[in-house]
Amino acid sequence: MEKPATIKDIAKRLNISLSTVSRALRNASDVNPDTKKAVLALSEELNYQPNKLALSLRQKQTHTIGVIVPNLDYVLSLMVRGIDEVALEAGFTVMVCQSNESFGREILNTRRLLESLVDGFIISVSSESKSFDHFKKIQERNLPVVVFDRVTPHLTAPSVRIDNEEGGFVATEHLIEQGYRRIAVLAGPENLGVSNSRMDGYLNALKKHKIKKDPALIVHCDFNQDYAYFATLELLAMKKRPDAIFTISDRMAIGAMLAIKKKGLRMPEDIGLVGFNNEPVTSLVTPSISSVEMPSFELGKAAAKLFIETMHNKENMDLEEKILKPKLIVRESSQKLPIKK
Amino acid sequence: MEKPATIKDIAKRLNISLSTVSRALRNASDVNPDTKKAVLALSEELNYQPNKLALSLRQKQTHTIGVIVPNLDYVLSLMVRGIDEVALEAGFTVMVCQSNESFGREILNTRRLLESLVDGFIISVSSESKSFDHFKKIQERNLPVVVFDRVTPHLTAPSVRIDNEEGGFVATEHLIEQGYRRIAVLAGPENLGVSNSRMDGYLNALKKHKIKKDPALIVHCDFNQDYAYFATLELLAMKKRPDAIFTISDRMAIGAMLAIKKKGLRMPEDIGLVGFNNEPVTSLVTPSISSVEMPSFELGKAAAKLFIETMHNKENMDLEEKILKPKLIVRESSQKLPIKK
DNA sequence: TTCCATTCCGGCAACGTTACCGGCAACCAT
DNA sequence: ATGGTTGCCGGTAACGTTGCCGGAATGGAA
Repeated sequence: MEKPATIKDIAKRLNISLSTVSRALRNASDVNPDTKKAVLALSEELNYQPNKLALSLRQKQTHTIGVIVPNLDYVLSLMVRGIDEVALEAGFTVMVCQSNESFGREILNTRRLLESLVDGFIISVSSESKSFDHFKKIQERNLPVVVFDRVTPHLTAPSVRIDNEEGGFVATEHLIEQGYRRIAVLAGPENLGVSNSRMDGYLNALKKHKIKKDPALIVHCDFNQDYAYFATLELLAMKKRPDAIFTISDRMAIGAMLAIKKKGLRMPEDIGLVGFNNEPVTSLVTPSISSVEMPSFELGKAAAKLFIETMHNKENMDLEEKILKPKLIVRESSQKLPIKK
Repeated sequence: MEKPATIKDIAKRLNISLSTVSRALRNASDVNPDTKKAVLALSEELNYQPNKLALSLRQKQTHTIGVIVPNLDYVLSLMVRGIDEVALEAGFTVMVCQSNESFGREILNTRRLLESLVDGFIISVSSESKSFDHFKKIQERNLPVVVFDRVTPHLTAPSVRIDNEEGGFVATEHLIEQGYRRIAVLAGPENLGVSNSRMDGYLNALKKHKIKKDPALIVHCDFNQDYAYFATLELLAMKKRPDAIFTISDRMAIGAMLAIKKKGLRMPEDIGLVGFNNEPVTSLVTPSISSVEMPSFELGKAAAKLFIETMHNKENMDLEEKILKPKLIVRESSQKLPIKK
């Protein structure tokens, strides 16, 4: 039981040729039922496993998908699980690389996965990436690429994401309906599409309700709790401070919450707060934080499905764009009015 | 730029043999400096990348490590990042599989990774696993295995973990020092080594401080917030209810916290609470929860390092057991006495 | 008997790479 | 001149697999 058995071993033991064994194991046809039975029996006995390397080399396919994600936080690890689920089902293996939100790391990951000869990529781009040439290299090799969650217009590829604009809209409109009027938004880096879309939703909601946009209330900062904390402190120090904050991630909402508490303000009475992602932590803190939920697991599954489709009809497929719907979960941090029955 | 260039292409263009090109690209020796220069120049121009598949097939090494983890929560995803870091540095690629705490899934993952011909495994076992034959199969193939975090005595392999007993001990002793006397422990499934070790530490602390162990205060339940919630409710309904709870994970501590709040009890005045893992959420909830921190990232790095060592001197290596130290982080949920200056 | 179709099988090449061996010069020392 | 050493190179096999082609044996039909 030292070395794994090969086709050659089976052929030798049965005194038949390699080709016959190969056919017996696969192509039922063109082989005598008896020999076939013998081969199958022996392969069972020797616990034969086809060597994937040889197979991949031969047919120039590794049945492996390269997945690049900026990190493995709650949302993304759920998405990865969704991808995994579907990919395994379809006979693919998944290689996950974290870019750690770093542009350089993302390039490195891409290169490594290309070297590993993956059959294609499923990507969520890092917040630091402003250039996308490294991804274009993938497409030059004619490998399928699907982007998910963090999509970017600079990369023409089929994509799966949620309707971020809608998410920003419902969050903001909810705040308006609760009576808030000076609503600030804590956005991410300016080049991050997701963040900008959510902000567009925010702007649309303001416009619909005839609230004038105030540039001072729009703050870009790093996708990160500490930055959000300090940004919020600054917002609260304004002469006419905002009476509500919409953050485009829960991590930032946490930072905002800490700053609000630090200032001694109460939620939802003095100030409203809505986050994005619906991470479990939002329901655990006091007050619990309203947040826009996205179907992460489903989104991952959809991405993998789209990848497999793309792979099968590479050429004649229009750039599909699959968009899932987010859903606002209202909690204490923004529920100012009594709940209507 | 369609098909990637191969050694053969270079050989043809330079009118030299495959062997020479191969040597030039690798074994500086035994090749004329001029030809070598020419080869390198051309390989640069053609953007030559050695085909890993062919290489792996040839030298029966994929330079890939299979990593199996029960999930990708905060702690484990940090560990995986540590593994990644070290592995990449050493020229290895990592394939991560989640068992989702399921025994069947773990077997499936093992099989798939074996089929992918990984060079070895780094494993944290699922909480459901009671049999370990599937891992033994790996060792029969003479592949190196390192277990980390969730180790088990039923699998003889080098391991990296924290000192769980010590973690349980310091957590419990801290509660005792704060004046708590009826200390309950919320443990995980009975077959889970990590949980049992932490419980041993709990028992040692009781013994040291001459507190009698009360079996009614030792509760096994699933590794999960909801189970912990209900288990805590039951504990609090006892005639002589506990005045402190030590949970062997933060997820369970959250469940316990919710139950305590539900009952209207105050922490730390009415009841003390200490968790394990020091997940970020522990510092965000109200009251913040004391927790035993473990050096997750370091632990991952150590696991990968140990793996690489094991791989290099397979035979004559004693079963190394690397143990890192945990550290108690005290927060509001257990800080009953005023802080001494 | 001859011819063709069918059934089954083996040989060869190829995927891209490297390890091993042998060979041919050129050089130096005897 | 002869023999040995050195520097450089090419050919071949091998890793495990499959696709293609050709061929032997068999059977049935003419």
